[in-house]
Amino acid sequence: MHEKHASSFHENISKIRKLIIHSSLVPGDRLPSERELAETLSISRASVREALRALSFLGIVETRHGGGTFLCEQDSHRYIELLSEFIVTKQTKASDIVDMLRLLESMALTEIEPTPERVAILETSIENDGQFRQQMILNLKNELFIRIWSEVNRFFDGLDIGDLYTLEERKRFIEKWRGMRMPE
Amino acid sequence: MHEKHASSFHENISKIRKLIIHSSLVPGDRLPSERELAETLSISRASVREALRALSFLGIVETRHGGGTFLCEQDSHRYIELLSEFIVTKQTKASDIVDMLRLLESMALTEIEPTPERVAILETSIENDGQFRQQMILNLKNELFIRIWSEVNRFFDGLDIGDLYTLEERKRFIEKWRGMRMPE
DNA sequence: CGTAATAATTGGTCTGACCACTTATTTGAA
DNA sequence: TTCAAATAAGTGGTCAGACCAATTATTACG
Repeated sequence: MHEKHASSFHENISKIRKLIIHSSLVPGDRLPSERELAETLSISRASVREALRALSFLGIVETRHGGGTFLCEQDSHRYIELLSEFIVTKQTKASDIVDMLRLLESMALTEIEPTPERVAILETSIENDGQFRQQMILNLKNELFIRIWSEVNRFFDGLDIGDLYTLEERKRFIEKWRGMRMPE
Repeated sequence: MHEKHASSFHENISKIRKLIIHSSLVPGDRLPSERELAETLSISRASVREALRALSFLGIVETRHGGGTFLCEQDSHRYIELLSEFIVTKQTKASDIVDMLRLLESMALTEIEPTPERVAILETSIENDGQFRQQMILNLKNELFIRIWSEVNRFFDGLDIGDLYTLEERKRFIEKWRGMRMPE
C-alpha cells in the first residue's frame, strides 16, 4: 500500500521542541526561520507553521512578523497548573465564579475596540449567553487572558446554573460598548 | 493588552464563531468543510485551518481526519489535554503576564470601595510597587480573583523585570480611585 | 561618522495539488 | 431481494511554490 506521511502534527511539535532543547536555546533566543526549520526537519513550511502556531498558543514561542520566532520565558505556566487543580479539586463558591467571570468579561470589553463588525457579531449572538460571552473574549489578543477565562468559564458551565447575564444585561453591554471611545 | 490593529488570525476565528452561531449549530454538529468555509468567508483554506486549530485548542471544535470538523461537547476531554500541555511546557509570554496583572489590578480598584482607611494604607505603601499592588488586591472579597492574581503575580516576581508601575502611575492610581463613586 | 536609502531576511497569506481517512453509493453474488 | 464488498465522493492533512508585509542588516551618501 501507500506509505504514510513521515510527519504528523504532534510529531512536528515534538521535533521542534527537541530541536529547541538540543540547540541549547534559552528564553529570548531566536529559533531558526520557518524555511530553515522545514528544511532541517524535512517537513513542509505549512506544517512548521501549524506546529509553531500551536507552540505559540501554548506560550512556548512568540512570533514577530519580519523579525523571527523567539523562545518565551520559562516556568510561567505554574499558575495555570495550580489554578486548574484549585478549580477541579477544591471547594469554590459559585458566587465567586460568577463574579470572576463578570469581572473578566467587563474587563475584556474595555480592551477591545468596538468596531462595527464586532458589534454586529455580538448582536447576532445576543440570544445565547454562552456564545455571547465567548464572542467577547475571542476578540482579545492576550492569550493568557483567554486561557484563564476558558478555565473559569468551563467550570462555570459545569455548575449548570443557567445564564451569567440576562438578555437585558447583554443588550446593555452592547450599548455601553458602543458609546465607548478608544484610549489615547 | 496589545489590542492594536485587528489581526487577520483573530478575525478569522470570529468569522467562524459567527458562522457557527448564525447556523444554529449545537454540540456534536458538523461544521462546513474547510474548503466551504474558505469559500464562504473569502479567506484561504490555510487561514481557515489556522483558525480551526486555535478553536480546537480552546476546546470549541474537534476535527476528525476524513470525517469533518465538529462542535465539541461541553465537558470536553481536551480540557485535560490542554492542561497537561501546560504542565509539560511550562512557558508563556512575559508581555501577557504584565498585561494581565495590569488588567486585574485596575479592575480590582473598580470593585473596592475607596474608604479613607484604605486610601491611607495604599499611600503608606506607595514607595514599594509589590506591596502597593498586594494591598489593592487584599481588599477584594472574591477569593478566586485573589487566587488567580496571586498565581499570576508570583510568576511575575519570578521574571525579575522590576516594577509593574512607576511611582507616578501609583500616585495616579490613588487619585483616580479617590475620585470614584461606588456603583449602585 | 551618522543618517537615509536600499537590500536581505523572515513571518503572513494565498493558490493549487495530491495524500490519507471516512462516509456514501454502487455493484454483484448468494 | 439482501447484504457484504468494491467503488466513488467528500473531507481533513500535507506539500510545494509564489507573493505580500514587516523587520533587520547592509550600503550609499552627505
